[in-house]
Amino acid sequence: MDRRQQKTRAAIFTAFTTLLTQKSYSKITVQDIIDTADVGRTTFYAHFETKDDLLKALCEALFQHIMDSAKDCTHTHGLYTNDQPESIFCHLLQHLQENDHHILELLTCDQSGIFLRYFQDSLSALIESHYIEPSDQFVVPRDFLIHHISGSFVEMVLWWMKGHQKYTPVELDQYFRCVIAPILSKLS
Amino acid sequence: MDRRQQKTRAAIFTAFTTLLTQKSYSKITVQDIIDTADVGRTTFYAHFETKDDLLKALCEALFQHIMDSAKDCTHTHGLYTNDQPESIFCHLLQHLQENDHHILELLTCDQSGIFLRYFQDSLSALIESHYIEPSDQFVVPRDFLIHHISGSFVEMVLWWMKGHQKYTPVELDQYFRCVIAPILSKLS
DNA sequence: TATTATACCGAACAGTTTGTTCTTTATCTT
DNA sequence: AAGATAAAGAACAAACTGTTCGGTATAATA
Repeated sequence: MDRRQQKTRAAIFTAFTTLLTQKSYSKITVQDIIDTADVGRTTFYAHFETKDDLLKALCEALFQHIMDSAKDCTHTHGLYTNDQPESIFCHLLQHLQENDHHILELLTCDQSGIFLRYFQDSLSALIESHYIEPSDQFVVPRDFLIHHISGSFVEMVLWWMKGHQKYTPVELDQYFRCVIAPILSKLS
Repeated sequence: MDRRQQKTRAAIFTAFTTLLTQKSYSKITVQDIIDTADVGRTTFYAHFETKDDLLKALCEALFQHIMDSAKDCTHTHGLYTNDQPESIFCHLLQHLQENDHHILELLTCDQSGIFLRYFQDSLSALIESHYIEPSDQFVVPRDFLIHHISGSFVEMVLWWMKGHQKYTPVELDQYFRCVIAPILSKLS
């Protein structure tokens, strides 16, 4: 890919994430992005059709990164093991806490909905790719179960953020185990 | 309150919800609302400062209505009883399914985040107001527990909607019991 | 009923933002 | 070195925003 394209693309992404930490998505204008990225108006529209398009591209890049990292984790040890303190959820939480790509800011911004959906869809796909056997006592549809796990995890992260990370990733992981484990026969 | 004020306020609310079923929140302009409601430009700004302000007012009106209905339900029977098939959650689901105020459309619109937060906050307050004793085996903080219940319920509703209400409120309620009950000592 | 207050309307406005078109300049590829 | 591609800059019409003003209809009050 052309070096020039990469540069401008990176400049726009950086400008956008920087702006997102300063003001809410809805208040950020294309003009702001152009000014911050120091990029020509024409150039921006050559890369992205709209502001929403940019947001989408950013989401895809970010969560692909996050989930790839999580997948690496599942190669070495299973999706969730009790003896091993570092579950995939704990790993995700720690990865998020590092906040190297300002994901946490994005998750709590006013337009967080878009990011949350991406986050959850990625997570659902990850959980889906591993077989989860529901506990015999609790008969719920498979899709319901997967969504419940990914959904409550995403919700938990959001709540964690809003409370300014009052708990550590390890603590949170433990709590999450408590509320999820009883449903699954493999854990508990 | 002045009859004229009520009329215009109602006209604006109606126009707004109508538009929300047609296009996404971010694409709706104040101009659209003015045209649809057939209201003077000045009049709109006399009632609401911005479009966001209108959205907020609508949320407050809607969820107050929903939660009042839920509270009535808890007066007669407890928050959650096993013998009584109609739990408060089931009641909420049925109420939502009626969709008399187009809440379901709002929950799945592109700006659903705002509505979801209102929904969850109201629900958290409702759950908070009733004492929930966590099961002895599972030691999780009270705030975590309350958030987990309200959060996963809201998530479930959203998922339910996106799947075009594949399950009935009674079925969903049953599934929700399955995944929530083990955590609570009072139920199960 | 007459008066006063209030809500609404319509037009016009300045300021922004958006997305496009054009020409010129810089940079990459071969 | 030559052709292709990307970016910059200026200028543009169209749309939206939020406000101001003067005039009109409707409510409350005396």
